[in-house]
Amino acid sequence: MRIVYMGTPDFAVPALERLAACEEHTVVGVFTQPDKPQGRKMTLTPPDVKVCAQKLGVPVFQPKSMKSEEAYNSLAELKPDVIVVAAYGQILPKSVLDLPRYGCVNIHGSLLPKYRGAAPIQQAVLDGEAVTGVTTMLMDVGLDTGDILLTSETPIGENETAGELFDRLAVLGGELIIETLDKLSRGEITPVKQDESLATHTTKIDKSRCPLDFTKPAAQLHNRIRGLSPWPVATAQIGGKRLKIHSSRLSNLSGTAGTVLSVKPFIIACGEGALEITELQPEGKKRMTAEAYLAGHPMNVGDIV
RNA sequence: CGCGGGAUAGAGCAGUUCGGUAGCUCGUCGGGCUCAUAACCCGAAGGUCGUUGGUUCAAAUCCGGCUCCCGCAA
Repeated sequence: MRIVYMGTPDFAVPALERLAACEEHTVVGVFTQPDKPQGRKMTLTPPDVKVCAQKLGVPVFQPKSMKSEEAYNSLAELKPDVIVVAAYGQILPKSVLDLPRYGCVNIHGSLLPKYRGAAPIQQAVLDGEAVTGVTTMLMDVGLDTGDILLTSETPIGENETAGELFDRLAVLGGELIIETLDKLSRGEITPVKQDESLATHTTKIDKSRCPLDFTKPAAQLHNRIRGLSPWPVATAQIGGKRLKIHSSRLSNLSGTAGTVLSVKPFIIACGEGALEITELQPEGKKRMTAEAYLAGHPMNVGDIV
């Protein structure tokens, strides 16, 4: 099949690589978001998918909007049999959805209809879900509401971060899209409508959920630390300073919320249970183990953070 | 020139205001104690103080240039 690929961040890279490596398919073009200023210096940075596409020697298109006539025309010229979309970051107009013979197939980082929207992977971790997965679906005009083609499940590890899960789901998505296209072209898939009564939505993660409150249950804080890693990262007030908390582990100790129960390992009592903080980062410093931090910022058992 | 913190032993920090023998906690190595230990005691190794130029009898410390790392904001 002639494939046009639309995607932007690192999540979309493995699937592109898999498709490009596939004998039966040809990636005839890649659409991705325009380069954006990033980082401290606000330097113009190309999206990960663009870098990958250039390495593969595939033509790259970066229209500001797919709704423009110009974008549509360059897309139509590529005569795609199917458009594969993974975390592209733009709403596709109906004209684009209707263009390819097989339609537009989206790779979504959850088991739809659960966790539609912008941040399915982080939200699944934030909610402490035990299982998630990836879904391929035929896109329609709604937000992640299209008919389901295939799904692939995977358990979420007890201490797994959203970032780690991201990487795994990106790979799973790459495998699933190959299988989906193969079966789709042979007519072996019957698209299934989503059960609207089970649908849930996710919104973009913002920094307002970063601060940790030690009066909350440890499990909830642990999920937040995992779900917000590697971005935007949970924060906590410890020893009068704001620290990023990169990783943690549940402890079976307990005590008055906010009390240091142990220094090695570093365990803080929460509203319910207690949390072992394993990696953190002071402002202006690199991330480090809690042990390293405490070597230079001594605390004692019984201290209130 | 968006705002700010930082670079000192393998790690994390102090020392810089007010120039004068390189310190702390931990780790590592050796020894001791112990039924035993990630516990405790004794000892040792390990640093051209990011780089470069200047001031000075003398610079981690004062002055100038440069490199790299990071937080905020976007």
